[in-house]
Amino acid sequence: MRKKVAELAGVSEATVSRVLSGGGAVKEETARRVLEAAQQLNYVPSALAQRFALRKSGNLGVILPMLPKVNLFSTYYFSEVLSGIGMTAKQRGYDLLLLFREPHEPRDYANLFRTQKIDGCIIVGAQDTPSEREALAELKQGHYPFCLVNQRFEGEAYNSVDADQRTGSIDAVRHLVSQGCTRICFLNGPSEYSNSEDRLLGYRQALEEAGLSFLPERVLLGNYSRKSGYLQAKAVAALVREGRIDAVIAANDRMAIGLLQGLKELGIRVGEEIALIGCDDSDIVRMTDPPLTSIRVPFFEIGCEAASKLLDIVTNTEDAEAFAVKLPVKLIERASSSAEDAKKA
Amino acid sequence: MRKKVAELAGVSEATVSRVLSGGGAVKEETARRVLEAAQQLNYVPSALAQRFALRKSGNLGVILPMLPKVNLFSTYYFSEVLSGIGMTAKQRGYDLLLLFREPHEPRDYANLFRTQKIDGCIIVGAQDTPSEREALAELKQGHYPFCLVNQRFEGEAYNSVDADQRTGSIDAVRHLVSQGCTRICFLNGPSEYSNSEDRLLGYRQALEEAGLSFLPERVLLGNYSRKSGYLQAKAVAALVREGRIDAVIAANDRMAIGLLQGLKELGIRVGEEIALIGCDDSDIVRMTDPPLTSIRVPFFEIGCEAASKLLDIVTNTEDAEAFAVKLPVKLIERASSSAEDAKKA
DNA sequence: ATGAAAGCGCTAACAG
DNA sequence: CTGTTAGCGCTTTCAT
Repeated sequence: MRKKVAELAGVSEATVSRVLSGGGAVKEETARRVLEAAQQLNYVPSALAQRFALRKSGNLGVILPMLPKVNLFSTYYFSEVLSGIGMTAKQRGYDLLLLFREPHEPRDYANLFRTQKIDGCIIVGAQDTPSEREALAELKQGHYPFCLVNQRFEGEAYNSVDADQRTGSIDAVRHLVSQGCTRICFLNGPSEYSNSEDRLLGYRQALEEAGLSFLPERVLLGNYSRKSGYLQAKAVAALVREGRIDAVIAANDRMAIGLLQGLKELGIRVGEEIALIGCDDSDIVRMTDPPLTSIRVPFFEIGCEAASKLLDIVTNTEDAEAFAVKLPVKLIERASSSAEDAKKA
Repeated sequence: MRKKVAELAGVSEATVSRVLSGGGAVKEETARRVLEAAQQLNYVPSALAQRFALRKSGNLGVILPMLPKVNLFSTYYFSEVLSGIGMTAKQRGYDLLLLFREPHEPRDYANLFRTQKIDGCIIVGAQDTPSEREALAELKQGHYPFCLVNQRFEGEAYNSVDADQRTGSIDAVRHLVSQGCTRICFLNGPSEYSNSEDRLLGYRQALEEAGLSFLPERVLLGNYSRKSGYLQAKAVAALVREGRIDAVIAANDRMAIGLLQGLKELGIRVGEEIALIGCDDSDIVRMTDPPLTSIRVPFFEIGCEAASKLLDIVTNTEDAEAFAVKLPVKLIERASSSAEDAKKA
């Protein structure tokens, strides 16, 4: 095939290669003839062979947890991040290799590089567990380029792109305080996710700044699922009735929505008796009643940034800069956080 | 590397290859030595080189529309389908190559095969447009294995996996009729999607079976977005007030939810003055007020089935059976379709 | 059962 | 500028 193109154009196969992969210098006239011949014979070089010869897969790996039916992560989150990664990878000529990780499967990320399936990888939904740390350490040691998304590992300077969750919590608290709330509750997610800790940190800091005291009884725990939020409704309702809290910040929208439903069933009016703020500003917050105030996180941009920075490293070969990007978040006010009655109380 | 393994095991490189890729017959003792040597040297064969030698990419391509901010498709839909495909591909030793298609980019699917990036591909979110038909015809003509998901092309016998949307509509109508509804409205999506037509067909058929007449004024059109459902609220409200309809079936959940919100704003009580049924049973229908009756579509299973059947063809080389699978759907009853008042009226 | 050697389709020196 | 040639790391006849 390639040979026939060479013949038709009256050149050697090497020249065909040079023309079609933009490499070496070729006379314009020659290039034109080759291009024509290729067109005529409907020939395109095999990416597989090219990549083999170059010893580069041309693939950007994206590792994500297999989303089971009841997933802790929202489909919104993954769709946005993935779209951002995909768009960027495409622009830079990389293909996306999707790697689903079953929950309890060994995390042998390094093998993806050894087998030359990928040239770099982005890890989404990583957790701070021993096995994860081990897998990442192996990547680091092998000098395999990788990047974490929305996860930080204390004590390790891994490449990462994250949202400024801490400031998000601070904004949320300030907003509530400006609404007159003084007894703010925080419904957090599991500590395996650094975001959980970041959000809590922001919450505490903002309380302090506002001269409010931090009370352990005002910190609740869920697992980021809607159900876990729903299950906390009883506890929250009790606190509300006893006048011990006048607002809740949930660490993600799913829990906030579960909580909202639970409170509704218990006769507590969100947005009146109590203010509620979610986090992520996912597509569902506009569909609840009342609409949910939430912290918008630029997931799409996070994906773009992660892919972009990582591919810089993958391609630059040399001056590979490590990075730890933090993108700003933004509080989107809606009806759930007005808490008019609470203010008056 | 491979050479060192061969040395360490005291065999030739060919034997190393035979052992590590399970090919030819090797004495057990020899195999053990090779495996040990490989382990010791931390050697794994390069998938890139293997695939090149075998002239197979080992990749299953998944083509999906780039999800823009305001997407017609729900993230739920893609997540489920993709997870199903991913799980199945993984089980069968294939990697997933994700291919985002920008809306107005030329659809050169065949090139993915020519460049040997993929061995087969699944097309998600295809539309019945001339350019799409052209791209698919080229695939067909090149004997490139592919499979459509949730889309049918009239007059072409392409491999496909779909839900039985028609029966879904029939079930929905029957359910409404059993609730006492007799003036059922249908909010459909664009005709580029064969599912739209299928659902409408079922609607008409069920009306006929129930002895109800089909009225054009009872067929509304949206574009599957929440907004398009929202925008139809005024028209629907008017019909309700004039007593000309007592139920609405929306062709997907997003439109149903938009409609629900719009009706709520107009003071129409869904589940009382009018019954409402959505389609897809996506994760959001449990979060609305009232919860939405919806037609559950097994998206995950659709993904599994598509990947499984397609890979059968990709691997079998010979007795490649064409297929057109239709998976059953199931009506999930919730509060939005009780329409008690309408029944009495 | 194993080794030797050819070749997959392309890139990349190296000559000319 | 262009042709020649030697690999890239693996699979696979073909011998032995």
